[in-house]
Amino acid sequence: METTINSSATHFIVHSLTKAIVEHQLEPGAKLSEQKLADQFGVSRTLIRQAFFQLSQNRLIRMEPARGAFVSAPSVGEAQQVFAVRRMLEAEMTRAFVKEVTPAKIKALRRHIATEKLAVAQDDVPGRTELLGDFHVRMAELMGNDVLAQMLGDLISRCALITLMYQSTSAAEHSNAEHDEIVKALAAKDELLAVRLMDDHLQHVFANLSFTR
Amino acid sequence: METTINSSATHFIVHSLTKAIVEHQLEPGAKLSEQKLADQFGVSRTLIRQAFFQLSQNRLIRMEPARGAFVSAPSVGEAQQVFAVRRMLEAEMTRAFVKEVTPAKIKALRRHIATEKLAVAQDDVPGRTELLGDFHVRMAELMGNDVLAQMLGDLISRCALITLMYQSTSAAEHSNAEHDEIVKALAAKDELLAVRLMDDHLQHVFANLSFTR
DNA sequence: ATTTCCTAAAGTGTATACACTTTTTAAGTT
DNA sequence: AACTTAAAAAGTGTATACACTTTAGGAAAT
Repeated sequence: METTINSSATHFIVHSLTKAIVEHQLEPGAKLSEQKLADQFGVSRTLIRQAFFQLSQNRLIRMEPARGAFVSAPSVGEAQQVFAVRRMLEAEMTRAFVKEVTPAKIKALRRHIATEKLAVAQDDVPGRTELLGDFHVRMAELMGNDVLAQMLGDLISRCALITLMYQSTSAAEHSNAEHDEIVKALAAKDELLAVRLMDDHLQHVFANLSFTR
Repeated sequence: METTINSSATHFIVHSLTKAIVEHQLEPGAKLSEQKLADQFGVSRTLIRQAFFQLSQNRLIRMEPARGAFVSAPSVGEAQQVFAVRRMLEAEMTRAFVKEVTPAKIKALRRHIATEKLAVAQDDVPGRTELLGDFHVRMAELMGNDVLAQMLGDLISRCALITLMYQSTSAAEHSNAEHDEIVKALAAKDELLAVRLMDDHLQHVFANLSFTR
């Protein structure tokens, strides 16, 4: 994926923190102390701050003036909005994918789904979360649209945070199976079915969240 | 629009630079000197750098290690991708808009279009560029989806840069008229027509670019 | 005149210093 | 014991300092 390399030290920190947040090693709402992280990464606060500014733009953290940075705790409303955008974007992405589907692309997706299945079977929670999200990014990448891939990547990071916050029961197997069905429809070039399955899939993921807290 | 306030000094700089880039006061490819900008804004390089990191994530500038920051000069391929994503996102946005259209929302859009018309008539180039882009963001805002609005805002900033880079003839009036038609279709709750008009509109804007350099 | 190499200037990358704000702690008051 | 208030501690916001890299300029060599 095309990436702007900002002096990779900062990039590395952004990546590490993103992973930590998305994998729930850092709880939503948790305070991120600049000095602590600086010590941990063995750098000065300067670089931590640069990372913070990037993460805050992704909405993975929020910065409160003079108070510090906190891991985002997306509200129910925000969760709805993020999923609404994903549904919009991915419905059309699926439509476009069907129009330029090739055996190689299908093969790549199937390979990915196999990896997912493995992670699900092994109960590798962080691994499967990442892989289940990556399926969608992989589709974008296979279409050769880096802009789409990056955008979707950001959205899916937010979704991962949301999912881990509001998850009631893990529907990982279900998601894996749905991915499989989607790919079948893609392979069959059945646009309407593929789009419907994708939309259903995203709605299922959303419906599986419990907002009752 | 919901916004994360990062110590508004930086925010102000980001905003100013975004405007300058989108309005073509800074040419694509131009080098952005940290010290010069620091002097200009009356702050230290620290804040300029923070702004740079944010802008580089928007892809409005790119940072080359040890060489500095440059105003992005999107390639033809990138331009295509950005427009492809817009078409995906906005097709579905239009579809969703129709489903929850109200007289108030139509009124707001019509008001916006009137403002556009004025800017077009007065040949206010930066103003009309901004307003023509804002029409799309306004739609997102009226749907109450801040996530969508922000995302679209970023995409449209990139589009503004692209448009100004590759613009052959200004089709501002044409765009204004198309916005008008779209709103008519929205008001009539004609989903299919509205979506088609939106898609056509975006294709027209794209087709109007000249990539022959 | 063109190329190569070297040095000086300019510019970026990171750390540190310091002012200012928020938070914490603790003493004093009711 | 609960509530204020005051001072100290911790933390953020910005500027500056310094190391290192790139760029620019010019002298020497071809």
